[in-house]
Amino acid sequence: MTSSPPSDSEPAAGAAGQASSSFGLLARPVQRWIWQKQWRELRDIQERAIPLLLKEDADVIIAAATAGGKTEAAFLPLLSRLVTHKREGRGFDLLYVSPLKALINDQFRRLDDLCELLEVPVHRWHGDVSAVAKSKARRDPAGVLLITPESLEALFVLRGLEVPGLFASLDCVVIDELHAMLDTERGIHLRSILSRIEIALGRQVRRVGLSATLGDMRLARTYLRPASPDSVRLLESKSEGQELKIQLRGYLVGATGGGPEGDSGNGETSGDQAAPELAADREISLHLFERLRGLQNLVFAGSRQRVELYTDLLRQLSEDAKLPNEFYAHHANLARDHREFVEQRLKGAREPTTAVCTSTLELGIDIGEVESIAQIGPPFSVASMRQRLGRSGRRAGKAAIMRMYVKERAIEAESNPLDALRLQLIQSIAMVNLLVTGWCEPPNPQALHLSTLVHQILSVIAERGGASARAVFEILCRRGPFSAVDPDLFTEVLRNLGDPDVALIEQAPDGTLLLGAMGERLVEHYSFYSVFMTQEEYRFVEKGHTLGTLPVTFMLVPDMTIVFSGRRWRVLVVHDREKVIEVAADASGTPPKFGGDIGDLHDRVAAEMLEVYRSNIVPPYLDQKACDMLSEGRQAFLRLGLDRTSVLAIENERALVFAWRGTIVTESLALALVSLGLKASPRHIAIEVNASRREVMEALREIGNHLPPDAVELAEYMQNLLRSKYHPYLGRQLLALDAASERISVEGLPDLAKTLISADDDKS
DNA sequence: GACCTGCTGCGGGCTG
Repeated sequence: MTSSPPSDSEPAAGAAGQASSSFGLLARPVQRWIWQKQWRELRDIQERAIPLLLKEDADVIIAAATAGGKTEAAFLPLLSRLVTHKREGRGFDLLYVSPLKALINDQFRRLDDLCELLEVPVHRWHGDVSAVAKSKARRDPAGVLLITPESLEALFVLRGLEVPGLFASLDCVVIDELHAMLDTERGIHLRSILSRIEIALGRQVRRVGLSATLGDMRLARTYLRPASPDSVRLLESKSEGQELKIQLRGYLVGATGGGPEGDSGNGETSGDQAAPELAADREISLHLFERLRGLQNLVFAGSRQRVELYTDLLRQLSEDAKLPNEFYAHHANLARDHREFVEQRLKGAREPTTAVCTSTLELGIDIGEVESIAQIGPPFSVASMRQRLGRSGRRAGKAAIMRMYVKERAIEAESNPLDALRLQLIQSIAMVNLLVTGWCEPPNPQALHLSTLVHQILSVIAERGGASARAVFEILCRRGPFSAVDPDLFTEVLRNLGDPDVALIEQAPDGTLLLGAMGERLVEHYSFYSVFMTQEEYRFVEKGHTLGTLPVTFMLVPDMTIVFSGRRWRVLVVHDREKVIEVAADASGTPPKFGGDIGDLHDRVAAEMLEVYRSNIVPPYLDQKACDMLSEGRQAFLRLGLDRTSVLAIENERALVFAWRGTIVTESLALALVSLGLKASPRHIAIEVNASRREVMEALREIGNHLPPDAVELAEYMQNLLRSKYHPYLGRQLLALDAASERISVEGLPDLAKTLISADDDKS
């Protein structure tokens, strides 16, 4: 712990050097920097990464928790290499790609002083960086470039001819948050761009992926280097067997006399139907208020609307108790300055702060460590639950604390069986069971990603000012990430884009593909650089200050009252053309709806739910009400006969089919029933069918006795085939093919149908 | 009945 002043001649005398052979491998100025930082030792992951990155040339994945020292594990050896073996010529030496601008800013601050010491320039490049800084970096490319996938895309489209020169001396690409990119549209986009850089340079460039430790890492290897995943070296930080404290509390909606003291009479009015729900929300808020106050915490509320609702309830409780407010909303529609204010309060840890948030605070942004996590309703996935939990109890000897709050409806005579089954509670327990075993959802790499393919076709044509169909196929499909697209399918996509009504591309007399009139328009607008879909929004403004945004689908009229950014507002004016809403403070309000998609439940979670019903184990972390609900759910399971049958007759000549499978298989089975002429809609792990039990059994027998149905034909029955940004330019057949590849699973359907009817067949 | 992410060039007005 004692330290002598830094010295040019003896950098290795620092404490980190004493027990570490890896430290000795680093370049001397890098050692000096570590010494100046007074690090007492290198982290395990850094010890292991240094020799691997310095002495070998393999691609590497470095997996560790947020704030686990991954960035330094990559950059200390990579920069050491850079200062000792400087490549000849101009160009960026290291490329760091991050999906978040905030992360680029964080990394820039962390690398800045080290790189200054090494005399290596570092450049930030994203949408908030000035054009001056970018053109400076472009004129004299060298050192480290920190950039987003979209800004790289813009470089290809606007300066395609400069790309080979800009990256001529590139030694390595570092990809941050690799786990968040695996099978997403944005992940495929990035893979395509990295592959195009290598094609432009005519050589392979080493890749280093930084990832959270989540489940099976094999797919991460395939993502990082699709052509040779086995050659990718994996470094995982050893988990420390950290203690986990969980509590799960149950709340009944519509229970008579259940609330703390009924309506607390603070002037809020709400619809009659919402009143019982609000009583349960008040009870939950009161518990959060009592347990979380005075510390740093995160409350994951599940949706932006519920973030606003709970922040408002918690702020009221603070006001009623005459205490300063310490509960703040944090979600994607809130203005950046407000979000940064909340992040700073959490990180500073000087004033107690609880952020009521969505998955915005699940990502890599550094907010320090929090005391506890609260989760309202079941989380969307086990992977997400694990990431959230990782925000708490990071220091050695401290437990990670998670409080879960589950609401279920009071059961009445005509209750839907799905309410009686207590699905929310059972799902929460199933997810905790899986979390404890270390499992989490793997990515699904089956999708064709035709929307992103359309985007990249336009991008390659723009980059080269025209290209042959053969060259585009070679770049994107044979050598790029669209390897599941064969020449025939590729030709069909080109034919769709070249349709005169679509006009994205056209063909010159010599066969060269060029941008069509519509293609030109798309590529020229800056909105082209991202591949994911976004909705149009209004700006929410008070006295000239933007508080955030609201989707235009939310109907707004003057005098309406709204809860937003945790406070209450009245709408003054709506400017439809400018997409601006002016508001003033008000005493009442209700949270707005933001819209959104449905989440996908994995097969394994549904299977674990069935196990929870069949078991007698009562988890020790349930409170009394949750225990009662668990027992009610298990009783309903037996009363309905779900241990013996999978198809229930319910009122009005309808039936419920319990498939106990994840969203994709359940939806596929529902579509198979629809294709047989029935009206069927997925309901969580079940399917509701407008037909008698006998008709449903007959349909299942039909499915069970045949080969699997055609996935593309099933996709034709889907409600909405336009799910991605460039889907509107494709015809119905290609859309069905794309949907079939991503959201339909048919192979197991006959066996599943047989299983569902088998118990009943045994009896007859 | 869910969440999140990203973006360029240029012209107009103002300051030093």
